[in-house]
Amino acid sequence: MKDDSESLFGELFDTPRRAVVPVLVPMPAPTAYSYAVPDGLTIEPGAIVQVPLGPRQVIGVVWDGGEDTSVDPKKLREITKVFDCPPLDQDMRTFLDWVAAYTLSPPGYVARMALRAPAALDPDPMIEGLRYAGYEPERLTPARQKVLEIAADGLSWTKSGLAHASGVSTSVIDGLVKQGVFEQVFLPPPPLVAAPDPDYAESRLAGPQKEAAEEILQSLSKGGFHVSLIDGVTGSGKTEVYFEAIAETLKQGKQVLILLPEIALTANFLERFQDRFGSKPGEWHSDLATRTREKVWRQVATGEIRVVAGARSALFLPFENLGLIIVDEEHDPAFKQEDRVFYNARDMAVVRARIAGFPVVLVSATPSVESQVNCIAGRYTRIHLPTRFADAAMPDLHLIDMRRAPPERGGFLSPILLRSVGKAVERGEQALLFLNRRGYAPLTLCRVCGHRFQCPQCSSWLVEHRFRGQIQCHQCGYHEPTPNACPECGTLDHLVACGPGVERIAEEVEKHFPDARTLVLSSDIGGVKRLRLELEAIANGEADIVIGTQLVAKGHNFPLMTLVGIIDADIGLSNGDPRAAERTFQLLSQVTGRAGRTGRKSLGLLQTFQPQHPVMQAIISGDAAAFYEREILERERAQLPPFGRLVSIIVSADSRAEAEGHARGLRQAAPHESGIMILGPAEAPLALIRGRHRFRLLVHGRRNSDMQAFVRSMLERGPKERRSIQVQVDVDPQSFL
DNA sequence: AGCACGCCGACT
DNA sequence: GTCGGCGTGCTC
Repeated sequence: MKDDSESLFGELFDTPRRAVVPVLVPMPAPTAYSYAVPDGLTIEPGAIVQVPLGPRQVIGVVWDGGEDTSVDPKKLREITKVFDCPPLDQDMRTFLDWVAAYTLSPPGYVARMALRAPAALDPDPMIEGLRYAGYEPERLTPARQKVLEIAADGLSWTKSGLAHASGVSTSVIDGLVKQGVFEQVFLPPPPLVAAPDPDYAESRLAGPQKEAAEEILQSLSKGGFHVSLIDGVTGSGKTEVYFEAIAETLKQGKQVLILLPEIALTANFLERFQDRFGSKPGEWHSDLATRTREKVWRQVATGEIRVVAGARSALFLPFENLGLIIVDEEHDPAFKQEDRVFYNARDMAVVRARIAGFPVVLVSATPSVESQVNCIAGRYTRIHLPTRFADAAMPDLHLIDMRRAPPERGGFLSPILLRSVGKAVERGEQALLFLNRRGYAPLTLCRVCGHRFQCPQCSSWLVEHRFRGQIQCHQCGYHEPTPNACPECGTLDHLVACGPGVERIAEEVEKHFPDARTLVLSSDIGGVKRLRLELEAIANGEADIVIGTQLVAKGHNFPLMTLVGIIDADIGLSNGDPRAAERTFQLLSQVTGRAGRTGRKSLGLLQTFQPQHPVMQAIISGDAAAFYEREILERERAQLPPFGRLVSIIVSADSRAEAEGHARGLRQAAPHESGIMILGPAEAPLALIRGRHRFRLLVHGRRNSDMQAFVRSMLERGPKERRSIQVQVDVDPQSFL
């Protein structure tokens, strides 16, 4: 610490210049800020520091590069402190720089993602322990005798632990400490999770699984960067295969990261891991308790935690010696972050591995189109698992053409589907009816004047939720109690619900099967706890007919389910999203995969108005390869990813017309061949900013450098204009290697 | 991102 | 007379 007179002295006279280092601070500045290094301190790049920034103290990280001479030396402030934790290594810094450049995000924001556990930056306080020092006490009482017997092993004990084990009070120990019989030692805090044992359980792979595992192990043994894609249907043993890759990496003494979509980070997954490795992996996700989060961060940094299973943000943990990343459910859109720094953790995982020179394994039953393309192009190695484990057969899948087998008036379930549900229930088996639409009805209108209930904030339809007695906007969260009079013409009781949601399907099911036990699973009914209980009840056979939204598609297995009915398989095929077909294919594959894991004969029925649609044909034929091939050609024709690069810019605007004006401006500003397509507000993942809508403009071009230059020019407009346009960049990466 | 400063409308 | 809304600008 310098006192005032000394710094005054420093300004008046020409003292040796202080060392200055660049520091990334959690702020959207385009470059690092410069800070003075306090006298007598040496600071290396990667060091995590606390620095003054305006009126507050923030956490930053010392970056690479020389001194920035453009900054006025009088403005320089000193680093407040250096945290006692491992610095971010060169690979990590290269990675963070790369991500910032690629996603066009301020580097300080990207760095902040790696520093998400502030209090973890100082080491956990040591635990005080006692160790037998080898002396006899002056007077050996029976109580002291007992303590010495226990402590004679020379291991360290906590005071209370030793007292408890010896069956004496702590004051006995105090007496012994006073006499110097015990010496005080400081122990590091116990690890959060035990080290996984690669040989804990014998791998019990056979057939194609064994071959796949061997193929992966072979590429692992070659060392260096390499990407594999394990592609196999639900139940084909993908997890068991990549567990072998994890075991091998652990044997090499390196750490492993398993990335999972948040929703798949279940107790079930952790238990499977434990069955194989004898202990659970470290967990990392958004609702980790602060304290736990800090411990995990630190123990990952020091290398104590060997395996982390985490959501996308785990990719930015500062591993001490990372040697493998697994990305399970590789296709899942949850890997894409769409605020602040826009990134896809799957792609950035590949980048991190390339920089540090280790392998990545992508895993999915329904790989993303871009990963398929990367396999075809030879950048990734595809490992295909064609069959299910053991005797679990795939369900028999059929389309129900709704034009030929329409439901009865006022209903939504085809007689064919109803008959099958009836049979399943009679046999004492379970049926799952899937409809990806929450609530009772997606649209309500007045039969008298035709008024449609619309969200006053964002103009999408208000969805009726009978269970809650509300009409809700699924876009911005607006809701009001369900009215019984039309706000337009005032007529009472002439409001009519249009179209089905899961609640309405439940109503129809209960009418047809009054004696069956029916259960609705929807994300808006009850919390996580209730959901977990309900899933357990279903697994125990406590329901006959389950009606669910998207959340039944993920992760959970229903061993008694022998019938899956999909109510409106066409939902999502025509919403303007360039990934509509891909997403629908993935969703339908997942849902139909919920059936038929028991070895019993099982059935999947898909109600559709477009039985000839390529997605429907691909689902029933099981010919995923043909579907992907077609999808790739379609995108090539539209110049969409994976062949071009897609950047979407979110603009705030009062109306679609204003958004179109911005789009015209962009089109003129774009110096290269590009297309601009407006999605929104109904389609964009929007939130309302002060009464303005957010529109997403999809801009696509073939050349990475053009896109980057274009987006930079957008971002470099003056602060005034930037505020009115509110540009946010969303990079959907393709040729990122 | 935070945070302060500064400028105009409704209130103890 | 002040409190507090948010528009604007700055942080090494």
